[in-house]
Amino acid sequence: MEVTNPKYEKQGIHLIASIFTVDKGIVKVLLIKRKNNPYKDMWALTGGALYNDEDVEEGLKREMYEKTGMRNIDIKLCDVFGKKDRSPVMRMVALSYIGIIDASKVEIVKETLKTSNAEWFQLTEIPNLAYDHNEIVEKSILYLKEQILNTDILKSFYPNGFTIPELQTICETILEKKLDRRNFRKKLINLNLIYDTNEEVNFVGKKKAKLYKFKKNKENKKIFN
Amino acid sequence: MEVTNPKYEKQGIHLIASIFTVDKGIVKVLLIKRKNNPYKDMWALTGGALYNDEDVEEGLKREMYEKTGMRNIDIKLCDVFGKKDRSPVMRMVALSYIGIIDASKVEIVKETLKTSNAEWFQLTEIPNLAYDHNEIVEKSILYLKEQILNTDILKSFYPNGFTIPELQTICETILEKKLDRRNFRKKLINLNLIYDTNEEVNFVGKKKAKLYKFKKNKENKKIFN
DNA sequence: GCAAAAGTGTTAGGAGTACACCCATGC
DNA sequence: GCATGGGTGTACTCCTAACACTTTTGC
Repeated sequence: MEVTNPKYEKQGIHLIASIFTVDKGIVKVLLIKRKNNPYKDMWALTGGALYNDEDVEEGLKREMYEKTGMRNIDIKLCDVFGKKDRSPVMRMVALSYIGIIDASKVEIVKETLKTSNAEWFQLTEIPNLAYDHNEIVEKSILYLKEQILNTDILKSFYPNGFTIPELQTICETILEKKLDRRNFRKKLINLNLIYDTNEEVNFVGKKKAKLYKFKKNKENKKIFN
Repeated sequence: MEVTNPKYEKQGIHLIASIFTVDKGIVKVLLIKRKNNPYKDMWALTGGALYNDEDVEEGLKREMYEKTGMRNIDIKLCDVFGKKDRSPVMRMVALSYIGIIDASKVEIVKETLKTSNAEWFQLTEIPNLAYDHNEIVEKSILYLKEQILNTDILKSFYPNGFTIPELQTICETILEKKLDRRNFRKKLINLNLIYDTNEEVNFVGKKKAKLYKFKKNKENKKIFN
């Protein structure tokens, strides 16, 4: 069966991810510099076009691996950007995702076939981006704030465990407000979301802190309102 | 600028909506019968392919109007279905949306250029559907339950106002559980989401009930946990 | 008058919030 | 020894959940 109706021809799908990190108390987003037209030499969000021969999920994994070197980032659908002229080349609909990773544990790939650079940008210093990526990243930041206290986003930040003060700092940075230490800890434990590994680690503080991990197969619960 | 890379060729976007209603205490979903191949004469969710010359938002409005005759349904992005072989014709990625309308106030268009019938189906009596629509509708039902107590979905159900017992019945039907009348009313009023129109109407009950409307421009608040 | 549904207020329990002190470590 | 940050318990407040009676109307 052939498609002959030109109404449906030449459409494509962009898979766009706003990958965030928290670095020394500052939220940053990963941007790459484009090597090719359109928008040659401009900064853009990570991502690219979906191939014909891969599932959307596969395409996301491929793009994430190519751009960050990480294989198991939990990313979450955020929105769809569907203005008909959002790409100058051909009709492209963008699926926008968000994720959060620990930048210090990842070697960001600086140059690829299609990118000449990759950097973490503070949210206040995001330059003019390719396509409608400024709009996409703005929405993603709002969505991140909405969703950060849902543990399924936080989980991929700490594959090897975390200390509670460390986790709290991430949340406070993203939400731009202080949380109560005692209540934060209590809530995580009461919700039965984490477990004590009986290890202790030195984080930034002066005193050793307990290492926790997220429990597996727990449904997505909101930590705070 | 021409696209020559065959990796990106011949992709399309399906806009699929699971439109729900509540009819005499029963949740139903709108299905249409396909007139054309593929899946000729099979039932399917409403929706269709995005045109090249329209925004996604425009395409959704067009499809909703063609299938229901309604112009201002609030629909909400639910998920993306991106398996590479989900359509036998060409590579199509489906954007799945949910919405809820009052079926008694709408004349469903039974036959169109592409559909030979349209009916409301109980959720327990959904037949084998075209494409992966069974999977899509299953996810949509879960999402509807999750989201129904967020007022922005409920709003479009009652463009002309509602009585509180009437609204409660809808919620109870969808959630498949009883809610307390006094607490339901209290919460809606305390959250400042609705206002008393000082009109009274006869709903199903024996006694007249007050007519309320949702306030405009109120942020999306969750009614209950 | 009686059955069915709408409207209203109070109370008890639990979750959320606010708050102060002790302990371990690095300098 | 002192400054910095980690760990813990308690009291108060507010939201939630549970619950009973009166009023209106159709039959």
